[in-house]
Formats: sequence, C-alpha cells, structure tokens
Amino acid sequence: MKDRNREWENLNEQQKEAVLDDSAACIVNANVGSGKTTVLTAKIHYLHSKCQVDYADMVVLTFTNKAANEIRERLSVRAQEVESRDMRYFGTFHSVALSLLRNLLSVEQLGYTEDFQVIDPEEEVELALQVIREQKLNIKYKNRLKKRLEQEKVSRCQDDLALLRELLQKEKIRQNKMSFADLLQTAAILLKDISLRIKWIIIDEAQDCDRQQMDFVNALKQKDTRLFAVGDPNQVVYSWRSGAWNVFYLLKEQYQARELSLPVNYRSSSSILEAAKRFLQNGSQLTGVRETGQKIWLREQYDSFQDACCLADRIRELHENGLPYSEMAVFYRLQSQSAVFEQVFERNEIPFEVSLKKTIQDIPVLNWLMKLLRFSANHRDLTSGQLVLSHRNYGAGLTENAAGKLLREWEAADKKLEQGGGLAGEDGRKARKPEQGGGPAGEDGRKARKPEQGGSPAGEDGRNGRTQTELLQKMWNFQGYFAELEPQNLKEEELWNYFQLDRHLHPTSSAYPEDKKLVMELFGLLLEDARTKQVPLWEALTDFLNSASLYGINFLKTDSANQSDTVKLMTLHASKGLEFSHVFITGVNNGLIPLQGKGFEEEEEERRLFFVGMTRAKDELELSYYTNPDTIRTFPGPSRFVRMIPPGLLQMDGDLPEKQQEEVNLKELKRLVQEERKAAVSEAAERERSRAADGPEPESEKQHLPELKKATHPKYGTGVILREDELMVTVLFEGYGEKEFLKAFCELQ
DNA sequence: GAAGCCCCGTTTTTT
DNA sequence: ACGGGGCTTC
Repeated sequence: MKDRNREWENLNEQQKEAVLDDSAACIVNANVGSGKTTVLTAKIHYLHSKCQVDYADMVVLTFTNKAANEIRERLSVRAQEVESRDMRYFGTFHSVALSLLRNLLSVEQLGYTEDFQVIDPEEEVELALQVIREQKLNIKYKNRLKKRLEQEKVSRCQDDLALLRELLQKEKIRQNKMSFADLLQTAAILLKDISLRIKWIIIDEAQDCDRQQMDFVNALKQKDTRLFAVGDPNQVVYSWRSGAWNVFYLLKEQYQARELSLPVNYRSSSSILEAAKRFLQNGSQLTGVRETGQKIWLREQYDSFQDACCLADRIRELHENGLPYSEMAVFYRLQSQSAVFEQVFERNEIPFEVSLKKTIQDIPVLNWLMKLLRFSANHRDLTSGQLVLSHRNYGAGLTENAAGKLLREWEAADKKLEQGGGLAGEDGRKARKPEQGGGPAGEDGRKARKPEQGGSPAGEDGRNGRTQTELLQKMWNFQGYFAELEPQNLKEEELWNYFQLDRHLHPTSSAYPEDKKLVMELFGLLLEDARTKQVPLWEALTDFLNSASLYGINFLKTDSANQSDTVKLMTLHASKGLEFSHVFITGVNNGLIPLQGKGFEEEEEERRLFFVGMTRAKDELELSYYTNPDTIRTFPGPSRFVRMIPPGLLQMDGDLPEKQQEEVNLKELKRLVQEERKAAVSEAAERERSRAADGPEPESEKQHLPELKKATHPKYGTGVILREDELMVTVLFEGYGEKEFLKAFCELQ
C-alpha cells in the first residue's frame, strides 16, 4: 500500500518539485506535453496520503467537465479508497460554485430560494429580450445584445443598457434563475460571510482564468489556504472570451506565488518539437526527450477538395500499414471547412467523427420541450412558459404578448389562491394521479391547484382557447401530478400522454416520427436519471434541468458508440488538450492560418493556436496549403507561419495528386516568376529614375540593386537573392520561384 | 424615407 | 472586402 502511494517518486525533478512544493502559493508553468495532469493528480494524491489532507478540504478547479472527470478518474485508479463524495469540491468552477450554493451558502440573503434554476447564456438573452419588450426599453444593436451585456465597460451608445442590466438582474432573482456568471458571483459574495476551512485550492489550465473565476478563487481562499495553479501561457487561445490578461503575472503579484516550470515534453518527436518551438512567445524553455522522427510533410494542394481526396488516400494507406484511425486527426481553422472532408471521407468509406457542439438547443423540438419542462418545474419562469405557448410550430397559437398576459393572470390567480387557502384539487380530470400511484390523490392543493378559468380573456379565443389553457394547465399541474410518483413505475409514454404531445407535435408533419423519437429519448434520460438517483420524478427534474445547462446532455452518444476507431475531424481550438500519433493540419494559407485579423495581438493568438495544433502530434505532422483556396479572405500559397518553420525540418517535394495538376502548377509558377521579374525590372527602373531626381540614394538600396547577388542551393540550383536580413534570405530560383531560407539552417553558397 | 457615412463584426467556444 | 445597423442630413 505504502509503495503504491509513493508514485510521485517516479517523476522527473521538476515534476517532483512541483508535487512536493509547500509554498503558500505556487504557479507552475507547464509546457505543452510536460505531464501537467500527471503532476496535478500526483500532487492531490501526495497531499492526501502523505500530508493527511482530506479530499474534502481540497478544491480542485477545472474549466471543462472533461478535465474534471479525467482528474477524478485518475485519482480513483491511484487510490481505490477514494469515493466520489470525498471529492465534493472537485469540478469546474461553475459546478463547485453550484454545489456550494446548494449545500452551504444561504442564497436567500440575495433573494433566491434554495431550489434556484441554472440558465444558460441563450436563455439569459431570451430573458433580456423579454424584459426589453415588457419594459419597452430602448436598446440598440439587439443582434449583439449578448456581447454588449457581457462587456463590463459602459457603452458609449445612448440607450437603456445600464437599466436593462439592473432590471435583468432583478428579473432573474424574481424568476429564481442564475446565469453562469451569477453562480460564480453570488458564490463569491456569500463565501465572504462563512468560513470554509479549505486547505488547498488547485487550479488546472490557470492561463484561461477570467476575472469572475479569479474573484471566486479569491473568495474561497483564506489566510492559511494554499494555492497551487498549473497552466501554460503558450496555450492561450481563448483570450477573446475574456479580456486578455496575464493570469500568471497576476497570481505572482497578488499572492507572491512561487514560480516553477515543467520544461520537458514527452509527447512529440524532436522534429515536430523543433518546428513548434519557433512559435513560442517568450523564449520559454522547452526540451524534448524523443527521437528525431520524420520530417514535417508540407503539401501543396489545388483546393480543399483535392486536399480531402489526397488525405483520404493517405489515411487509408496509413491504416493499411497498421495505424488505427483513432490515432489520426485532421485539424482546420473554421468549422465550415469540415464539410468537404466529411463528404470525401464518406465517399471513400473512411470512418470519421466530427467534433461539433451539437446540443439539444439545436434541435427545435427538444428546445421547446426543455422549456416546457422548465416552466413545469418552475412556475416563476415566465420566459420559458411564454415561449412554450407562443412557439410557432409546437405552441398553442398564442402571440408572445397574449401568452405573457395569460401567464401573468395565472400567476396573479395563484397568489390569490395561496392567500385564500387551497380550494382546488377536486378537478379529477386535470389533476388526478395515476391509479398505481397510490398516494392520497389530488389533495395536495398547494401544488395542484388551478386558477378559475372564467376571468381569462384568452379563453375567448374559441377553438384554440381550450388547447392553450390545457397545455398551460398541464405544465402548471405537473408538480402535483408527479410529486410523489416513484419513477420505477413510470414510462416515457405517460409523460407523452400527460402533455398531450400528439396534439402539439402535429402527427401529420414529416418531422413527426423523428420528433417523437427525440422526445421519447429525452424522457427516457430523465426517467433513467430519476431511477438511478432513486428520487421522485419531481425532484429529478430540477437536477436534470440544471445539469442540462451546466453539463449538457449526451445525445450523440449513439452515433459515436457504434464506431470507436474513427479519424477525428476538428477545429484547431477543439484540439487543445488532445494528442494523436498522426496529425494533418489543413488550409495553412495566409488569411486562414493565421485568420485574417487586424491587430498584432490577434496574430499572436493565431500563432499560439497553430502551436497548439502542431504539438498535438506525437509522431507525424502533415501540413497542407492551397493554391486556389475556396474559402473567403484566403490567399493562395503557403502561410507565413510555414516560413517560420526551418526548411530543414520540412519535407516539401510532396506527391502532387495528378500529373495534370503538376503541369498546371508549373505553368502558374512560371507565370508568377515572370511577373515577379517584370515587377523587379520596373521597380529598378523606378528607383533609377527617382535616384536621378533626388540625388544619391541611401547606401542599402545602392547595394541591393545594381547587381543581384547569386546563391546556389543543392536542390534548386542557382538563383538570385531578392531580399536578405540578419535571419532570412529570399532567393528566386529559375523554375521554382521564390524560396525563403533561414540562414542558420540552409546550405546556400 | 432615401442617401451617405461611420462603426462594428466577421472566426474560434466552455460553463 | 462586405453587410447590417444606427445616425445624420436633406
């Protein structure tokens, strides 16, 4: 047992130092592939088994659920005695905040009740739009409302944005809802009042922390709490989400943190690592331990279609040589670039998986259904209720205003009823419980009441009137109806029938079979959730809705489950944190990689992004660029990033897909060379003229022009030097065009 | 209300 | 480079 618990002794020196570090605050600069998660889990394990720190006295914060799960899993493997309830404060910033708010903090102080709902950003925008409509606020640029609300600074533009912020905050409290930001903020506020005896705070991917997250950490931290953060400033690729700021610097300043680093990369071959190093920012120390490996393949392609065809062949070839599909990945800059690869791979029968953020919100029927459930779970959630009733496909044919009015009437009637005591519950048809439910039927007046229908003006709407109020009534009575039902006896069909979904999902429409399937699947997940947790459906629903916001719902599970050995297609951003034996980065053209940007800072982020992409590769990396790009704002030819890679590390004489293609390219190359020559001649003439006019020209230009220096390259033959500085030489070769060389690397004469 | 001008976003995405 | 939206001007 003891021996198994001393695993940290197998780490390298720097890793060990980080694990054993006992400073009040420590920040570890963990380079790419240097065993960041290993150190993190080893540290947690060390603290527990060697320093007798309970897991419950540690807060371990990650950005994604995936990362949190990985840490938890690795710990369970290391130490069998760990139970998940010990790790109650292991999770994303938001999930830890949520569990604190649910279990320890008194949210009542801020006007919430303890069963508050978590809403995702889209729902928050919907809520904001509703407030704007109802309060008749003057808000400009509604299409960018989300971004405008996020921004902390006061807008220059003259509208009611500040007022909206205020009213939105009040409305969220009224409806008992917290946005993601509210989770962190309210937790930070309420933490000030209590004394949580947290001994260690451990942060993963600290470079991605934003203001709110740092405030939350600050609120968690007490005088004797130790802070251990791990991150890599060279992997900042999401700075556009928060204001770009240096967390490392901030942590050092604020807590006088000790700074350590993990410089050894265990992942990539040294060719790949050497090339990637050119994209490091501040001369970070990064060393490899692996063999040289293959050179980086650089391929010229006519366009993305040619590229996809070529990759399909290449992937098949690699697979035939024994490399599993799952060890290969194709990266691109934009989501829209995936389409060509999907089509071509499909046709070539190459199994693949595209990583895309498909959520239930993208499926209209489920989006509607979730709102229906939200309102059923929380009658104060007028926004959801309104959208359910006024939905143009599945709704009850009400306008937004009419729905809002109706809901407010029900709410008012409800309040009256609450004061006057329950006189409802006797309406068997609408609020009865199923036979096998057993419990004392319908008498839970407080929950299953029904306001009197007579006074409702919406009822005048004849034919639709009944449907409207029936759907509303179903949502309203849901809690009472299902309150004490054990989920074991429940079937998806009962939920379907309860809400009379046949009526709302239009059995005659072509989408109906698919819609019904999806709805049943979602009900299935909800019931399964309730069954595993062994709680009544009612209780399970609130949890289910919150975790749907915070963790998403795995709907595409079935798609990926039937094939596990697949090539992964994803954006460079999505590749962060992953590794593959063989990586293809496509569309390495100016305008795409780096993406057409404005400022210098944005280009630095693009450089880090490319760095992240390259360093995903363990053994082989292949880059491709287009001569006739089909993406907008993309320039033909290799990206300037390609030129930052030492030519000695590149394998360029790629096999062009077809001979014909080769001829086209040669022709084009010749034309380009000729044009360049013409331009050079006319430029020379221009300078000659201006020199004659302005007198003697500066020294540098004089050297440059009269006679072009020549250079000889073992492969390209003899050419003329066009440009030269202390680092690079640009030479024009007959038949090859312009080539740039790093002086230190090339064998030029 | 049409015409012209200015500003901004366009891309990446987790919770 | 282009389009949407807001604002000013006539």
